[in-house]
Amino acid sequence: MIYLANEYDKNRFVSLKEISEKEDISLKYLEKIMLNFKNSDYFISSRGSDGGYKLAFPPEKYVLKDILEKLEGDMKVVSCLDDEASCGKKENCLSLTLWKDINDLIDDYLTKKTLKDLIKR
Amino acid sequence: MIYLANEYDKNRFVSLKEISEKEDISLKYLEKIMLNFKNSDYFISSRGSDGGYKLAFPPEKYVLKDILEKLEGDMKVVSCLDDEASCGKKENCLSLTLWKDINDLIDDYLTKKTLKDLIKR
DNA sequence: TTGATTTCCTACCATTTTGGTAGTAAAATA
DNA sequence: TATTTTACTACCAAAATGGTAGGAAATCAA
Repeated sequence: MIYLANEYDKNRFVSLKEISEKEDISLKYLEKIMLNFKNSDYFISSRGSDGGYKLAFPPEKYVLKDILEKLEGDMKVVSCLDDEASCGKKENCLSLTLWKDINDLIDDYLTKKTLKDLIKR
Repeated sequence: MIYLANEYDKNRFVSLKEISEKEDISLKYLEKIMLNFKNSDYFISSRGSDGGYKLAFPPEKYVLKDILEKLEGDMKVVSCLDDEASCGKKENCLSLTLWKDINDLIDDYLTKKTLKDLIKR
């Protein structure tokens, strides 16, 4: 996504093959990663020659927390911070506030940053 | 360790069996965890009946970052933040600052907190 | 001195996660 | 019609995770 963000102003389709070669990541792996964004509106894609992907919005619209959530699902530093998950000892767990604090620190940071903050200046 | 910290004022040996029963954690697992602190001076132990462990210092002396490092080794949110580790693309990796920032947030937090902050008030 | 208790230590192991690969279908274009 | 490229499904090896099993050594109480 950083690669696509860097190319955003050129308004062109960038193929995974190109990213694969430039960034030395296997094409198959890139394809698999892109599948995680299936239900998002993050990209405009085009098949066939000279096809590829481009960002649907300017880089500053992509909040890092959202991107990571699409990639990994809802992320918590420990699973018991999730409302559904529970270990039965939650109520009197003295370490839970520790994990909650750390989780919040990361969340706040990722909510403030966008793709724009990561691209070349 | 929180359990031992809560018992610190009583100045008694607490057996892993007791912690195992009270906290519903297998005895064998607790033993294994304690092995990680083999080379630390965190605990005073006593074998035989009425033996067990006690904290060697008051709870406020145990910085959480140190504890976790003894448990898990040097911790980084991504391995390439370690000086030894490298992926060859480190020099122009645009996401590295992101991971470094998050790593620092966590580190700072864990350096400020001690066992004392986790025990019952 | 004997038996119970408890730490100390070494192996081992099942499951899940991680980080992928392989193969093919479908769409678009030259 | 051949090529390119995304879209999708299945599979898999290695490592990490979260343990269990078994016993030796030390200590204490009766």
